[in-house]
Amino acid sequence: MKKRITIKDIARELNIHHSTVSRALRNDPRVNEKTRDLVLSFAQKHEYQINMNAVQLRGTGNNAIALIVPNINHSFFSDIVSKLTNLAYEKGYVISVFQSNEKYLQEKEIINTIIQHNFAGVIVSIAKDTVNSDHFRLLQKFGIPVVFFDRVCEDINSPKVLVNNFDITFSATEHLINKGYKRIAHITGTTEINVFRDRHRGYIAAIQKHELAYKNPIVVTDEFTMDLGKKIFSDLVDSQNTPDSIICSSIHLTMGILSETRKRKINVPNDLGLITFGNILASEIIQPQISSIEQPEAEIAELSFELLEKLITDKNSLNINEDKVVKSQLIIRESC
Amino acid sequence: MKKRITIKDIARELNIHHSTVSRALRNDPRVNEKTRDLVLSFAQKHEYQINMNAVQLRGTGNNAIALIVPNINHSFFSDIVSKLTNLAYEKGYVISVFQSNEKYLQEKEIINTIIQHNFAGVIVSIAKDTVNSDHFRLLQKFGIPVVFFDRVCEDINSPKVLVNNFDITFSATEHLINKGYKRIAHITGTTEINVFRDRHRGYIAAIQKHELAYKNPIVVTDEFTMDLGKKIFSDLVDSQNTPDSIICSSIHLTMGILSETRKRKINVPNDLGLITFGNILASEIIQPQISSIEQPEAEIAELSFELLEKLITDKNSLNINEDKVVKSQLIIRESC
DNA sequence: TTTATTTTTGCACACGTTTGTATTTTTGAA
DNA sequence: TTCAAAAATACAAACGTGTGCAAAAATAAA
Repeated sequence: MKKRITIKDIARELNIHHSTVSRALRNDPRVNEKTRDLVLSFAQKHEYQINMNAVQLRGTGNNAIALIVPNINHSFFSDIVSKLTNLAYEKGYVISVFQSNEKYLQEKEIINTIIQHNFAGVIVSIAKDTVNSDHFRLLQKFGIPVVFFDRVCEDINSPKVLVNNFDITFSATEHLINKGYKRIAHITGTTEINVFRDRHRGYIAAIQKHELAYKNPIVVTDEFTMDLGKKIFSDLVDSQNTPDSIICSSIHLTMGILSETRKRKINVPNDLGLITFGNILASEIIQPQISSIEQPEAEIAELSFELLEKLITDKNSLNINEDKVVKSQLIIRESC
Repeated sequence: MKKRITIKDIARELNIHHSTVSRALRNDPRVNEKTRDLVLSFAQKHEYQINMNAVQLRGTGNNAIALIVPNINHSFFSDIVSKLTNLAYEKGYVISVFQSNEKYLQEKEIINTIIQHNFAGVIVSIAKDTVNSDHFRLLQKFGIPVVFFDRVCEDINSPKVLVNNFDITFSATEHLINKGYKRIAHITGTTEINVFRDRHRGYIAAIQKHELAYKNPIVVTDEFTMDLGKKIFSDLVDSQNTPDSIICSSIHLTMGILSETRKRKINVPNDLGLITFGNILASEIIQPQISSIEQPEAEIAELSFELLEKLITDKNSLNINEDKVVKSQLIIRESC
């Protein structure tokens, strides 16, 4: 391993001052063309690479963005991580990805790490566990801008990119009602989180508008797994409160439900109507094809990045507070 | 936004030297208990956060790991990214994720960024595009250890975590043969990459062992999308060389194939046997259930991280060169 | 007390850049 | 030539930490 070459090394070899080398490398017009060429060719020949730690310590040019998501291996988030990584990279930023694993405590630790590493900004979708937003306020105290997407903290003055969960759930519920379903269940996450609360409200609003007598069961779960989907559905079927249709907040849960309908010979859509949130990779292949509410991942990623970049460059635009709402799409297939 | 507090600020307030503060914060035994407590409580009260840029510039304690994958939104990789992120975080490392988008050029740029940011180590699965490994050698020149997983550079002296692609494809092919399939096609990626080459060889080896007369079509594609899967399969069916079974290297391609079998009323497994690489989330639900070769993502992540950590801490163990081979699993379901 | 020993703290420099200012060199006009 | 203006370069300080070494303070031994 060879020692890393620095601008001082270059300066010494070329018998000039290192400040001149620094300027030459950044194409500062104040340095003579001949010396600049000299420096550049020398640098290239010796594989000079700037030390960003020094640059960032100096305070100039911080190009690191932190991205916090509850789970990376979840198609909604992995899509967004992927898109954001590309967007940021194109603009010269480096993205570090953190995973809260849905835990508030981990989220807090991550925030500390982010402050310590002097990230230029943060894009985050919060953990299900998170009710307190002091840690994000701490971030702001340190001058690090935050953009929230999808799952957001509501009691904080920071830009947010939201999905039209109320409206779309209202529409989805109404669609089921119009199709003749009368006993509509809703399986979703904790109402502490805006996403699930909004869906919940949209669902309730539609139910109330159509004055359905059925006492609709709402199942709140804090884990989204296939196995749990099976269990929840079994319990529903075995109860005296069996629904004739379900709006489900998670693909994984929906998979469990489907698997269970197969086992119990329950016909979808005749015995059970089904609408799920999320984009199923296999949606074309699963039969019946599942109606779903597709999330606009690309748009979310673009908007979030755009907002954050604005905050990073114009620190004074930090008072952006109008929430951006992007539209998800209800795609009716064969399951209802 | 308040100014960030530094050890010098603390020192000034407490009328001691900043070096003492530095030691106190890191529990150096050389500092008096009373002063340490004083420093610690002051630091906590004023929300002191260490500046890692300074630490890293100083040369001590670099805790940043870079992870390069071709695509994050690909369940195989997103699983590994997720697992690695957690593993690394537990051990006090920060993970930055980069996406080569299967492009050699982007991979090269990423390497430069990694050098410039002084990452402690790199874990990488290379782009389909990548044939040259000079950029990884450059990394090594700068003393940054690299661990390859799955898709690796073979002409470089660095630890690699591989999957038993030859064996498993051999088994899969033989399984199809034993089931009576005689016209087995293989759809896979470029043989420039070890993963696909090994699968290719395993497939050929099984074919040759059983002396199948059929001139088996091998389709090499450089993109793995559902649409392409449809097209490739259509072309195969419409050719005079129609296979009676397929081993496919990508879930997405397999989805396309399945979709096309539905449209053409081709019965799986009777008219077409099918085995795919990768873990299908919906495998329980899709009918027929698809036989698949499941990838040991967790094991890959753990092994890769373990190797890298060893390299980071014991720079002299850099001559580890024995490749680790982990086993994927052939799960026979209903599609063959 | 005095001296030796141990514990604790301070000093100064280093890490690799950037940048305002001062200094030198070059250029052009008188 | 001489002098002013412009161009090019050098100087020095700063960013926040960590560390070897010296100095000081506290403790123990004589």
